[in-house]
Amino acid sequence: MTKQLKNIKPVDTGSLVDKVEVRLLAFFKENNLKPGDAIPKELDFAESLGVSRTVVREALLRLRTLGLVESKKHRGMILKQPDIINNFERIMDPTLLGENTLKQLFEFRLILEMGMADFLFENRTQKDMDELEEIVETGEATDTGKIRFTLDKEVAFHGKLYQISKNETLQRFQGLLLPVFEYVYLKETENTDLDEYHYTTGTFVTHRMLLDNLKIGTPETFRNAMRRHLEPHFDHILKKGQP
Amino acid sequence: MTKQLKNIKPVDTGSLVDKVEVRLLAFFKENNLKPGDAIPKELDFAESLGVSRTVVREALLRLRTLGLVESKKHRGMILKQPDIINNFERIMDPTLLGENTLKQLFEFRLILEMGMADFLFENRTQKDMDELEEIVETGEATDTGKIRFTLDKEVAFHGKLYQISKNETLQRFQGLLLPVFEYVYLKETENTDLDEYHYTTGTFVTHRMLLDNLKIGTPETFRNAMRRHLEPHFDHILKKGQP
DNA sequence: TTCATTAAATATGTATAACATAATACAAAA
DNA sequence: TTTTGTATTATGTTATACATATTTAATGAA
Repeated sequence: MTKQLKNIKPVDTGSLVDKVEVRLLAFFKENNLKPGDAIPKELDFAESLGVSRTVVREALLRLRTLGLVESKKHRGMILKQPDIINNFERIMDPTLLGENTLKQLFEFRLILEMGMADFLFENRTQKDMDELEEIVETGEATDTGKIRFTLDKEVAFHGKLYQISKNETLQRFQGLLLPVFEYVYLKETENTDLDEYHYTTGTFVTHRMLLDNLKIGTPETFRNAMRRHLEPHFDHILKKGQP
Repeated sequence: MTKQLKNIKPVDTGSLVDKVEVRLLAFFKENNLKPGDAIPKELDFAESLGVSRTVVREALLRLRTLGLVESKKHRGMILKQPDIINNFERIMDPTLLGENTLKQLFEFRLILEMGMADFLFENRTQKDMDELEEIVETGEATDTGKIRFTLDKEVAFHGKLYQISKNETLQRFQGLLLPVFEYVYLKETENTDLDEYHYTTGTFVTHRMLLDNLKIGTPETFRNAMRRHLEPHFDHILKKGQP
C-alpha cells in the first residue's frame, strides 16, 4: 500500500467542462438572470472563458439536459424554469435500478398515499367524486380475481386520488413511480395469495370503503382506512428486512 | 391561416443527437447491458450509426449528465446505476423555481411527514430515540422565540425523523427539499406570529410531545399528533388558494 | 406607401481532423 | 522483484468549416 504523503494536495484533475459548468451557473446568479432571459452565445462564453466553443457547448448541453437552459434552434439560448420531474422520466427504468432503490421507491409511494389525505379532502370536487365512483363501480363489475386486472384497478383508483390532490408535481411523481410500482407489485404477488387478505382477515378495506370514507369521513379516518387498505404492501415490505 | 395539407407529414425536425440518444438507450436494452458493463467507444458508435463522433459524444454526454453512464477518463465508458436524486441537486434552487412549484414542493414535504409514521415505528432504535431526545432538549433549552432558531430546531428534529425512517432515497429527497422548505418557511413566517399557534390554540403539539408519542404511541396516534404539529403550515397552505 | 420577395447576417447544429492527456499493459533495466 | 520507460488506446480538447433555420434589412413591384 502506497503511503499517503503529507503537506501535498492532489492537483485539480477535474475536466474543463466541469469548471465551465460551475462558472456558467455562477454567471447566471451574478447577473441575476431569471427564467425567460436570453443568455450570451456560445462563442462569447468561449472567448471570455478562454476555452474552446466545444467545452462551452458541452457545459451548456449539461444544463440543457437538466432543463435549466433551453436552446432555440439557430437563434440562441434562454434560461428555463427547470422541470424537476422531467429528468427522472428518462432514467426511471425498473430494470436499471437496484433492488434496494426499488424497495425504497415502493416505500416512498406508500408514504405518499398515507400522507395525502388532507389534500384530498381539501380539494375534492363533486366531479372528482363522480369519476371515482365510476372507477370503483367498473372495478367491482369486473372483479375476476385475476391479478392483472387487480393491478389495473389499483392504478386507476389510486391514480385518480393523486389527481384529486391537485398537486401537479405530486401527480407527475406518481406517474414516474408507476412502473416501479407495477414491477414490484407483480413480483410481490407472485408468491402471495392476495385473496387471503381480501376475504379472510376481515379488516381489509376495499376501494368502495375508501370512497365512502372520502365522502363522509375526515382526513383522520381516511388515513386509517388507507393504512388498512395498504396492509398487504406494508406487511410485505416491513417483513422483508427480517429473515 | 394556412391550411393543413393532407397526405403529407411534417418532416422529422428533431436533432440528430435526439435520435442517437434513443438509439443508444435501445442498444443498451437490446444487448441486455447492466450497470458495470462496458460500452463501445465513441468512434465505433459513430461509424455504426453513420454520424459524426460529435453527435455520439453529445448524446453520451446527456446520458452521463443523467447518471446513466460513467466515463472512465481516457479508458472508456461503463453503464452506471443511475442516481435518481443527484440530478435534482444541481437545479433545486428556490430562486429559480416558480411560485407554484415551490408551493407544491412544500405540500410534498407535508405529505411525506404525514405519511412516514409506520416506517418510523418500524425502524426506530434506542440510539435514535436517545439522539432525538437530545435534539429536543437542546431545542427546549435554547427557546428564545427567534424565528431563525425555531427554524434550526425544526430542521434538526424533522431531519432526524427522516433519518430514522432508514429510507435513504427519502432522506436525500428531504435534503433537496430543505432549501425550499427554509425559503417558504421564512416567507411564511414573515407576517405570521407563530406564537399565536404555540400558546393560544391549546392544541399545538410540540417536538417533545411528538417524541413521547414516538416512544409509547402507535403510528396512528403519531400521525394525528404530527398533523396538529404541522397545523400552522397546513393552515397557511390551504388558505392560500382562496382570497 | 404597401406588400411580397430576396438577400444578408446570425447562432446553433453537424462534420472532420488533429493533437493532448491519462490509464493501462508490457517490456526493459536496475 | 521492483522500478522505470514506452507504446497503445479512448477520451478530452482545440480548431475550422460548412449546413440550416431564424431574424432583420434591403429590394423591388403593385
